[in-house]
Amino acid sequence: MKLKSLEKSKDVCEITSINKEAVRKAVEKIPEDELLFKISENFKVLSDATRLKILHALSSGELCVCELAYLLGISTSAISHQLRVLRSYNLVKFRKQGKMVYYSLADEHVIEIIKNISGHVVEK
Amino acid sequence: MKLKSLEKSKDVCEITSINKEAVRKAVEKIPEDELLFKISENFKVLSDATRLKILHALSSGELCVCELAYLLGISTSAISHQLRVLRSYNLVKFRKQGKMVYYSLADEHVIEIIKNISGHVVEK
DNA sequence: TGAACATGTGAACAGTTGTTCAAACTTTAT
DNA sequence: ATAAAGTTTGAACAACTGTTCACATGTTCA
Repeated sequence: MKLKSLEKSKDVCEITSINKEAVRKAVEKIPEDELLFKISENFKVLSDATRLKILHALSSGELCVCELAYLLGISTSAISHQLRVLRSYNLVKFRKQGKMVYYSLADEHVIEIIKNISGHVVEK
Repeated sequence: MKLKSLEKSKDVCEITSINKEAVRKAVEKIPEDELLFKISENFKVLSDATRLKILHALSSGELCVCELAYLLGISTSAISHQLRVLRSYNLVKFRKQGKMVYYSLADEHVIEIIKNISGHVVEK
């Protein structure tokens, strides 16, 4: 069965079924675009398995790029790219010692967040 | 300056700079692949601005697809696709009433996680 | 100084993701 | 039965993401 194309199906919907008061309350709960964008970006950073592995590994103490590459079985280039991302979102910090660069967690907070999601996954 | 191609630069690295004990401790901290994959998937779901808006909106109480589309200024089709994703990760639940479908948060836990990240973003 | 090591970076490629569009249900009212 | 409203779905397309490859940079040590 075909559906006739409606010029403005949304307007019809607005008139009939929208609970204005509920919508007003809901709108209040939504953060402003800039904050929302930053939140989504931070979750995006945490949504990659390689980066999660790096963060977990660093939760045991600082490690150099070389060690991370070795223990994760990934090229140093790939690790470096990911560390760059983690750095730009203030999730890791680093210190140089000669030609080695040691990375560590910027903040224990992050591991807490990961544990929280982990809880949600498990309890499901 | 060109760099001669090395057959196994990683092996060289292993021998010279890897702190075996540090690596052993780090490996222990990394969750098994299956859990890690699930965690990353859940973060991925939370890394989209539209889905975050939906979750925040629902934190004020249940809303139908039509209301969500109206208050977010997005097509009902787009909302429906996103709700399907949120459903499949147990982030929202729904109840049908006639032709309307009302969605609500599956679990207050999720909003807590979002607030946590929000804290990290702001404090930076 | 130059060779080797540790790390960083840009370009390119394949794979993934979100939106749109058209069409299908499903339920309600006439 | 028919039509309209609310919601869902599949296909297609553009945009984005992670990895790889080749190369560049910086540091140490002989």
